[in-house]
Amino acid sequence: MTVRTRFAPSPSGQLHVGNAWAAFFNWLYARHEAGRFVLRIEDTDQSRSTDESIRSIISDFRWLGIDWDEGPDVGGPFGPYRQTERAALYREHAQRLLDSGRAYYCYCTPDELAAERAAAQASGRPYRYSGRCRNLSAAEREAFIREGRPPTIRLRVDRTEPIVVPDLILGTVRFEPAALDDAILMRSDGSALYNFANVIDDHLMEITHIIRANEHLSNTPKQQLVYDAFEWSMPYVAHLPLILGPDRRKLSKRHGETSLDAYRRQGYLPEALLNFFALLGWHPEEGREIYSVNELIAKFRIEDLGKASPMFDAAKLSWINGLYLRELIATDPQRVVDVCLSSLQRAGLIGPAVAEADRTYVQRVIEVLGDRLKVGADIVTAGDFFFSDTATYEPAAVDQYLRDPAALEVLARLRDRVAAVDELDRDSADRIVRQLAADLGIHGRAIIHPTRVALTGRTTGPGLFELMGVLGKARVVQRLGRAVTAL
RNA sequence: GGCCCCAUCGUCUAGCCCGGUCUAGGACAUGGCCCUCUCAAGGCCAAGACGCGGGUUCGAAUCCCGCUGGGGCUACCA
Repeated sequence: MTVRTRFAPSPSGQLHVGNAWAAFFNWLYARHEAGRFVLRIEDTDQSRSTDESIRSIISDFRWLGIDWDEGPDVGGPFGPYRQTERAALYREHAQRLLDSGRAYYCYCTPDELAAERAAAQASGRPYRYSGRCRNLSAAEREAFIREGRPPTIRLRVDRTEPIVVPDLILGTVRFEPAALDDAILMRSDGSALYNFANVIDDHLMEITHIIRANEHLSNTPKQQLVYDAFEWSMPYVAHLPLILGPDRRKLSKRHGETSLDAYRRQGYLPEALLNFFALLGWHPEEGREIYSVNELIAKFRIEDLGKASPMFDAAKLSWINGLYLRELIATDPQRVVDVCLSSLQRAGLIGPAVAEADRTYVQRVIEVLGDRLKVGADIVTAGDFFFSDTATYEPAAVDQYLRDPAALEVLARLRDRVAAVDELDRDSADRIVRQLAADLGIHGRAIIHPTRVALTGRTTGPGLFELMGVLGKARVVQRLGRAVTAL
């Protein structure tokens, strides 16, 4: 049997990291088993769905490197892969249940149902649909139709035995049918509800394994009833714990950035993100933290997934990304340039038109900044002075190194010596500074620290000689001069 | 409220299924030291956890029960 997994987002906004995480495990499993991974768009709630959202979700997955064998854009033998295009299928299946007596028309209005619910709540009882429309006489039905009430279609639930869900992560979970009522399958406008469309699609698309978030666990018995009504068998299910925010609540916008796109924009690398995802709720093997995607595919097992909810640890993600970034600087600097370039452009430090010389310069800056970069956007905070002459001086840095007239005198001399040289690179900067220190009989530090502040506005940063080499003669002379005259 | 899920360092986790090898291992973060022109990075070291209470057993982080705590769901949303 070919393993078929799927990810079925509702396109009502940007892809959330929690959803990307769940999608990743479905994808890993399909790849591990040499199966098929399906992307299905669940847009039956048209009021919340947008095409823009579909485009951004697809774009985010492409960026992550998660690909699908069947989906709305690539097609496949079980299409269409967008639920709005499958409406006829749902109606047809609802009709089958109507014909077999497993479902019935319900003429209750939303207001009437809300009243039932409120009454149940007021008396402290759990709400269940009363079943008023279960056995309507022909005359009663006629009356409702004459009133112009559009009906929903409900599942007739008569089950009395517990529903037992064998979950691949959680083990056996039992649900008492007493809590279940006659669920609505089709809205009064003729569209399908999630728990109905989802089941039909998973069955028709021959999905074998469903790995999804724990918030769907309580939907599972409801879906089981639909499978039963059709006499279909339910795929294997595995419920993932929920990713938590720092306050131990379900990760949401309240916790800051939760869209995958936000991480992309900040200059995180997809491979680092996937590595981080893998470590949330899973641990491929003891004593190792870094895994290539291929290793993850090779090692993935659903049974190894954890039950407890992990907290999204941004610090660890940052550490992992830093490792990947450092590695990339050595192996594929052009990719790092691409990542940093978009951050620089977003910050307005580089214009939209990028010349080859700009790329070369950015690459030199990256090499000098080196492991000070954790994410692409760090080039803006750690290296803005490479791209702007107006980067501001930190007051504390000025107080510490540029208040002393003697220090300014040293800077003036350094400026003159740099100005006298043909070209400034790392080695000549090194020679000039050391020679000046020797000539003045002072320690190198006494030159290095004030110079760094004069050049960058701060006390921390890359090695001074590398820094000077990248800035070049003209800028160094200009900035030293500015420090001497302005302070 | 009802139903369901979960529970090892601050965080991610290994160990749990198949009790002893656990004075509970690793990683991130934190603190210290080293390296060093600063900051990073790197190296070394330190501190830091089996939620509580009952069982079962010669022996429990590991098995059972209860409690507590946290979370999710409870729509003509997904």
